[in-house]
Amino acid sequence: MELNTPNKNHLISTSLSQFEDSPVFNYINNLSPIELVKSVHSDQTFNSLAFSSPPSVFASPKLVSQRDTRSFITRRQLSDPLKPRPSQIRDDNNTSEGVSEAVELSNLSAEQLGCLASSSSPKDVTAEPLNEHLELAIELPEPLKCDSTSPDKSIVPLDAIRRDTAPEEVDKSNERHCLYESEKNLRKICRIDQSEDEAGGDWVTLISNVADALNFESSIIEEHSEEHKLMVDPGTISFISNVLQIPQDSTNDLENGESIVCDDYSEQKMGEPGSQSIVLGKKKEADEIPAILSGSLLNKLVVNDAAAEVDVKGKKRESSCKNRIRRLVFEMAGAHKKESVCQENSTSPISGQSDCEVGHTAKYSTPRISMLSRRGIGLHLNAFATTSSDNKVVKTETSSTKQEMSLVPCDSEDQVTEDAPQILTVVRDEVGISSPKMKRHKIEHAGAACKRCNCKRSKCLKLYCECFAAGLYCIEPCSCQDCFNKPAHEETVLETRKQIESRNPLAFAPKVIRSTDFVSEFGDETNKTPASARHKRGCNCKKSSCLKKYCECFQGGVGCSPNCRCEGCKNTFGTKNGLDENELEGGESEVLEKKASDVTLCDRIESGEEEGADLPIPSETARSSIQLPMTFGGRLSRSLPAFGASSQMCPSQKHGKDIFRQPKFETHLQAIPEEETPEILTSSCPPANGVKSASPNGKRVSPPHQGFGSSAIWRCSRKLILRSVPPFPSLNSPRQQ
DNA sequence: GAGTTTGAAACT
DNA sequence: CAGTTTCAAACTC
Repeated sequence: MELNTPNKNHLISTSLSQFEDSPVFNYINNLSPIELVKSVHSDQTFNSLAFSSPPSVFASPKLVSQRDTRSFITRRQLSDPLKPRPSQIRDDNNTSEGVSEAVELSNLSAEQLGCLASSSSPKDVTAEPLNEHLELAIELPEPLKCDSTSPDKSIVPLDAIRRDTAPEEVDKSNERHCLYESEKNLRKICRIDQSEDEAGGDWVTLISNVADALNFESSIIEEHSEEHKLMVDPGTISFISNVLQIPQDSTNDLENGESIVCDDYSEQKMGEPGSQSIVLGKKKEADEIPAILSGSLLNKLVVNDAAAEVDVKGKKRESSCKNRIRRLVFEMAGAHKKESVCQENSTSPISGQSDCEVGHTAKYSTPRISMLSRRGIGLHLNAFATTSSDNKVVKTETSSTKQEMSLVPCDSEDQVTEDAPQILTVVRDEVGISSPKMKRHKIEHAGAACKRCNCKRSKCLKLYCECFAAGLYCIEPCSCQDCFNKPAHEETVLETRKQIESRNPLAFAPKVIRSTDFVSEFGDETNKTPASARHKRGCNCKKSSCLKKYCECFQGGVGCSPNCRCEGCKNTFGTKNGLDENELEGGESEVLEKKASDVTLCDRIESGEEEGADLPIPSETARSSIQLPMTFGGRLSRSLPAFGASSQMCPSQKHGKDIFRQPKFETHLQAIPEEETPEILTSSCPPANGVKSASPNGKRVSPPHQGFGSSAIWRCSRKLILRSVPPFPSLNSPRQQ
């Protein structure tokens, strides 16, 4: 909002230059050839952007910034196709169909985002995105190899698909692509970690520099909403969010990841300059730079990773990879099982390790990621759920596995946050933090984010188990006993999960819903409820005054809401009565400190400093803070200065209950009842209301809801946030199930 | 690291 | 739905 494009550009340019200079950058360059291509793309994109100017219609300052962000993404998208291979498909499409294409692309959101349901007659445009993805997959087959014993499979099919582009095959290709994407994302994460280790401070610096660029992300989503293109971005975002949620150390990495992801998506999506021109506004340049950087970095990182994996093919690595994957998978596993999206590839999930580890992983992981993304970014992502590169894939799966998706709550970031960190942690372990020391250090930082349980009697099959509750398999770091929450007991896990879900459909849904982003984003300056996030169910604290982690609201970094039955609520993020922290009686130095740390983090993030890792934030607190930034982070940061600045996570709380009842975005959060049926969410979210409902301004008024009605609300919120979130359902619906 | 506190989850 | 028990995280020492 406040950020000016010029500034951004300046920052970006600066960061860029720094990037290039940095050792890390050099290293990355050396690693991957891809980068060059990307840069080229970016250049192209840049050009395309140059002529495009945002329509006056969208003129609100906020929108502009957002658009700019989006432009960033868009740019990337365009470039992507070129990078990997300007080859055949590319040639066809790339040529300049310009605006018309862009328009089509927007319509094609489904394709772009996820795995397009196979359309009877894929247009050239449609084919392009897929092809592009395929190309990517082809280019980086190694990663897949690493995990899967039979990497060829995945790869080959893609090629075939590409060539043939038969509608039927397209689906498969999409699936594969999805898998690839998911894996790619994972790898990215890994690489980020590695690079971080290698680069050390340099990397961090780079990241910090790029932080600003990342901030644009938030805006991206909204913008995209207008054009269905959002889907990709959301995915990216979701992915990013996951990454971002990583512990302090990785905060930087995360950010990079975000930017990177966005870039990828953008490239994929936007395929055409023309489209960009339309969408993008002023910031083209600024966006572009970051995009390039991120893109290049990412690519390189990916390459490295891939190489590493390939090299390591050794069992050890493989196993580690598997574990990592599994973790990701678990959440979706159930759903997948129900409906195997990628049946071809999958052998039994469990057995799959050997066979198509990658495939499995990808399958599950992808869905999981998508889910996460949804949750995480919350509302934003819900509809999209894609990984950076998985946009398409995710989509496809989503659509195909509606039920599954439905099961998963789309709301909160909790999961995202939590999950992402986990993933990261796992990845780190596997990626190879060489020195135990480093490893330990990393883990510690990530610790908060990572889920590790210590269950002794629940066998990790109850919600008591954090891992299980998060839809994750327990892994090494866990100290659980008699753990059944492992791939080996998948059946049991799924069954148990089913039971729990039958009892409470939202049992595995994120507990905290964050809507702040939207509000701020939508730009109501008047509306200053930065942290509109709320705990779905509310807490029931009696002795902790909601000032300790015992309180789920506090733990989630959100204020208490009217839904809370807490006594003596002093939640620093906001009391259920809407009292401001300032109003709170002093005394909670501890809390205040924590809060302060959060604020600091937020501020930093906003300012682009972001070094969450360095911040002395309690693990959990850190997580929250990080999450928030992430959630809001890219997106909100700017729009939500209040968050950090105010030092109040949830200004909304100040408003008190009224806020919730108000038909504003914030309201959604609270309104969303736990009970929302996931299915409803899934189905409802998507289409119709979603984008449409959103007002041009992006502001949406949602009637006060309670209970599932909230689902509707939820949608509203999402829609509002996403603005133009493409109706996934419609796209997917045909095929799926 | 052991013990206590706390509140969610599970059970009745 | 309310009350109780179980559980594991959070916290304290």
